[in-house]
Amino acid sequence: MNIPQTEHELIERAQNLAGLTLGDIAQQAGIEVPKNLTRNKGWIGLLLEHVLGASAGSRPEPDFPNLGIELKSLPINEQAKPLETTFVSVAPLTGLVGINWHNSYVRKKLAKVLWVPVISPKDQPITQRVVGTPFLWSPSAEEEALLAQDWQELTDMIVLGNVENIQGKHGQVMQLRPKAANSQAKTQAYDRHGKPFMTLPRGFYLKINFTHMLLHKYLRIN
DNA sequence: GCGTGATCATGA
DNA sequence: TCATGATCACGC
Repeated sequence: MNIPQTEHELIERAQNLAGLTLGDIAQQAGIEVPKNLTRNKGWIGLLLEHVLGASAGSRPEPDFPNLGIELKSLPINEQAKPLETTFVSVAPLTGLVGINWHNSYVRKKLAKVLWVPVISPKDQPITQRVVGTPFLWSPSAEEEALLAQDWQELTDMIVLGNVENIQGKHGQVMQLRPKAANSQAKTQAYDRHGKPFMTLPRGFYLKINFTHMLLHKYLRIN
């Protein structure tokens, strides 16, 4: 699919997916649907990227660079509750001098997001899952304050050399969790004495309560 | 290993 | 039951 030239074109394209099953969409795109996502965890996101015309690749930039828009698929149940946390970005564990919320990568990444809910009951075949109503979101002042607060708490811990003490329970709406091939993966960080050491790579994730709140706000449901 | 796309699966 | 910690695939 070609790249959408305007925000309107992208939204329109996304809205045209609403109500379609992933089977329909994949068939139109000539893409084979996996039986399950165990070995294809990012498949739905990649399918949506493809049909919406996101520029492919794993470069650290928005999915639609010309529009400054990030695409996120969001698995939900029939009551429109998110079923999973939402990965935002890898967390820098070094080079944090001079970084604050305002110039942070998380803020940039979440500045403008096209959310595409996918009704994804675990017991339902991938082909029969249905795309919900997509919506374009930018953080409100209140939402940004929540994100900023969590980002600051987590980043403070990293800077102070406490990254290994961070657990998923930290943060009200955003958390820091492993983001790696497996638990043996290593990346550099600093300990409490400022000495480098190797630790598990982490990523920022939006908690379910946050994305649930966004769904309520934009879809006026429940 | 890093960054993209995430969901799996088990312990509490 | 469900959130946390673990894991899967791919390009480079």
